[in-house]
Amino acid sequence: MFRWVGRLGHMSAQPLDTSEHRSGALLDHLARRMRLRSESVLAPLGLRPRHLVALTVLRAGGGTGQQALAAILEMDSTNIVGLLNDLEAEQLIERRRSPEDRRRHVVELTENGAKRLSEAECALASAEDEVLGALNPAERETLYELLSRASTGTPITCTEAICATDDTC
Amino acid sequence: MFRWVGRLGHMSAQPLDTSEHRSGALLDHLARRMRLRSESVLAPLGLRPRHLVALTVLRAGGGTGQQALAAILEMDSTNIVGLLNDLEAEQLIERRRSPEDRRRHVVELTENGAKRLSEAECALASAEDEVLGALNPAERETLYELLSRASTGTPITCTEAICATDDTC
DNA sequence: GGGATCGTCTGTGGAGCACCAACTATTTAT
DNA sequence: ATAAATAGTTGGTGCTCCACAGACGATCCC
Repeated sequence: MFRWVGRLGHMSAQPLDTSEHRSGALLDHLARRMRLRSESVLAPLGLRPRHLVALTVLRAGGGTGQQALAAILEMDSTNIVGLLNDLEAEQLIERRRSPEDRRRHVVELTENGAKRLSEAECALASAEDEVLGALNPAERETLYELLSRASTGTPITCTEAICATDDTC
Repeated sequence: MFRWVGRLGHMSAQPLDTSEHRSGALLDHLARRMRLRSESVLAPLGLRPRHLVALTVLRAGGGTGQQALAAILEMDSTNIVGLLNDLEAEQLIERRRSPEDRRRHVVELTENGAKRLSEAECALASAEDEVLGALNPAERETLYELLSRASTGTPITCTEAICATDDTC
C-alpha cells in the first residue's frame, strides 16, 4: 500500500508490517509445477518446455536475429543454436539470412510451427487446470494478459533509483 | 475474445484463429528472467531462489510436515532435507517434532526467517522492476494476488472434463 | 512382534546451461 | 585494402539442480 512510509521521519526499519508483495518466488513455484506437468504432455509432440518458450516468444515478436533472441530468452547464444536446431529439424522455425545484413539469421515461426504450438497449448489444458485450479477462467485470462504484457513489453520506463539509496531498505 | 466460436457448427479444427491462452510458457519465461536476477541479489543474504520459494510457501501455510512440503513444492522428499538443513542452519526455520505423531517434523518459519524473507523481498525490488517493468503497480499487485491464490489455493474445484472429450481440442 | 510411515544420509546419473576456444562469413572502420 | 568487429556455428568442460534408489533409526498402528 504505502511504499513511502518512513520516508519522512527517516525511521530505521520496521520491514515486518506490510511485507512487500514480490511475485518472484510465486512465479518460480508455479512455473515449476507447470513445467513438471508439461514435460510429459509435450513429449509425444517432440517438444520440451523450453522449446515452447522459444516458440511462444517467436510468435509474439518474430523476425529477430538469434542473438536478439538470446537476449530476450536470457540464454547464452551458443545454447540458442542447439535449441533452434531442434526446432528447425522439425520445420517449426525457419532461419533465413537477413537481406540487409547477411551475417544475421532471421528466425521466424513457420506455419507448421504455429500449428504445433497451438496443438501444444491445447494439450496443456489439463495441466493448467491442475496448476491454476484455484482461478476461474476470467482470472486466468487476466493472468495471461499480465504475463504476456510483462513478457513482451519490458520497456523499463523509469530506472528510478528509489530503493538504491542507503536506507535500510 | 470469443472462445466459443465454432462450438455450434461442430466444424473440425481451425486451431489457428484464436490460439488458446496458455500461461505455461510465459510463466516459465518470466520465472527464468526473475531467477537470474534474484540469484545475485539473494547471494549476499545467503539465500538462493529455491530457498525463497520454500520460505514463501512456509509463510503462506506453515506448520506442515516436510513430506507435505515436498508435495507442495513437488520436489523429492530427500532433497527437501538438504533444503531445510540450509534454512535451519541459519535459524530461518524450525523443525519441531509433532506431539501427536513423533515421527513427523513440523516445519515452521522462525521470526528470524520471516524477517529475512522480508529483507529478501525488499532487496528484489529492482529485479522485479526490470522484469515486470511493463506493468504498473496496480497490475503487479493483481498479478501477485493471482499468483498467490493459484499457489496456495489449488482446490481444483471442478474437474469438469470439458476438454477431455474427443473433440479436436 | 511385524509392517508401514517419516525423516535422514549417501550416492548415482541425467539434464540444463554458462563459459571458453576456434572457425567461417560478413560487415564496418581506417 | 586491410584490419577489426559482429553473427552464427561447433565442440568441449564443468557446475548445479534434481530425481531416484538403497539403507538406516525412530515411531506408529495392528
